[in-house]
Amino acid sequence: MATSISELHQAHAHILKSGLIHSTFAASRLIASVSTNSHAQAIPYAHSIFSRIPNPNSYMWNTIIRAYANSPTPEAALTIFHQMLLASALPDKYTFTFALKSCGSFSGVEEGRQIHGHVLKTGLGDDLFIQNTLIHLYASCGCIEDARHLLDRMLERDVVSWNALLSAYAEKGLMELACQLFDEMTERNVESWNFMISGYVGVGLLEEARRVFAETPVKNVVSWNAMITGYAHAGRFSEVLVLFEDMQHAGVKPDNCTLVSVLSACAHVGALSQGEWVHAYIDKNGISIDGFVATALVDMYSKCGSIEKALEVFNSCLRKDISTWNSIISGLSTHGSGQHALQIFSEMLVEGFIPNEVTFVCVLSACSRAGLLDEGREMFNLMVHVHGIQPTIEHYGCMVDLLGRVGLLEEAEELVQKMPQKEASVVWESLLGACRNHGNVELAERVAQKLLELSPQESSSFVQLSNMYASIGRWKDVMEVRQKMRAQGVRKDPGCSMIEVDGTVYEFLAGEGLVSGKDFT
DNA sequence: TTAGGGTTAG
Repeated sequence: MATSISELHQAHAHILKSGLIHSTFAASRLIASVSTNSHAQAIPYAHSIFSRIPNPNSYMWNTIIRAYANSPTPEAALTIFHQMLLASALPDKYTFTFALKSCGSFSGVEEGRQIHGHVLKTGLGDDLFIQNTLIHLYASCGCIEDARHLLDRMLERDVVSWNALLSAYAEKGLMELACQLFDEMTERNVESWNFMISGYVGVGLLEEARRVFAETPVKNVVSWNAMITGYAHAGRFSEVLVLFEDMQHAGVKPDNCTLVSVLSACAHVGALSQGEWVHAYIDKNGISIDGFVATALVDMYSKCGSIEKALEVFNSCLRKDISTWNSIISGLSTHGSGQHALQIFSEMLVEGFIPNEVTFVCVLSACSRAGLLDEGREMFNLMVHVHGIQPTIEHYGCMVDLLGRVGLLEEAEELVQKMPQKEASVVWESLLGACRNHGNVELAERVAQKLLELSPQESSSFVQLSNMYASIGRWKDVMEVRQKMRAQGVRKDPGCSMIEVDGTVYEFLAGEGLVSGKDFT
């Protein structure tokens, strides 16, 4: 449903004014339509309406429990479920289904077992929907015997019963079990095939996934998406674009999920005209630009060099989410507009969006690239002390970069020492680069020593150190480092890059010239 | 009602 939250506010106001809030039907409809709205505030809003209704009926209880079961905080569904029992309202088969679904979502087997007991006492133990949900709950929590036992003892099974188990296997990457079950299944539908595809994709067996995909008798958009996102996650972007073409030839209409993956692939290979084609497709087919699509479009335009178009998409989008903001901040940052990135960040706070870890990676990286020292420190403090976000390696990395860039090398070194050292090598490396830029040989040697302890097989620290010696003419040290590298069997992989020219994507290996060119027009 | 495919980060 595309209804905006403000339209729902209006509907609510109308219902209050006209006294309709006392009508069970109107109130139910309102709660139901609010709780299926995708806006982040929709569920708390539906909940607040719900809590003002004196004697909610089961339908209302169920609606609110379902809303929480499908939300990012599924535990809340159980709180409501318990309130329902305390209020002496009678749970029905729907209530149990939603409550059990929520247990599955947060891996609450113990809670699930209690509800299962309750189901049996209520005499609903043979309900198909409840049993299917129980199978999925047990299987996804790793209680495979319980799940299998339920499935085997069901009086009437349907394809969802099999899929409930199959999907849990696939989700957990238990592909041998999934295969056995798939062969054993007495009925399959397109979803069964899709679970097999996404299961193989999830464990990185793309060729297996491709084989199942080829055998899938009737493919739907999810089948294609599973395969396309598989290639996208594996970084095989040119194959994403080829598959997208095949999909259109097969007459399957892409949806938001498809387009997001395809745009992401365009962004990675710099395929601007392909990306523009997707954008035009979205407009022409009236596909709604939700937060995901907007994020992917903004990212595609900024990675393909068109920050103006990225800003245009961003500004005209009405359904931004936190990722959309992150993506424009990151885009502005890579385009060297650090101040603009920070300005957008403040606007984001004013509009009431809560920044996450990624936001601060983008923001800190913008400060670092632009050399905004005071702002960077301020943002780091804001993140830790106001937003309570524990800094990760990426955040430390940006700060070390920033401090290193402006020449505060000792302060940067102190910061790296505060990090969990297991993860610190990338950051030490960045500090090593800063030492090189500022010609601080003494610190560089200390850092390189640290790096060789942490990851002796990593070529980049050797390379950086040798480059550094080379830049100040210490050729004997250069030779020594190179010899040590050879002695330890460390080799440097060549870099690779891709570029689109007139609709053809070319791939280059460093030092090797053109490897391949593919035509996408 | 139950099983499912998506973006942003040196």
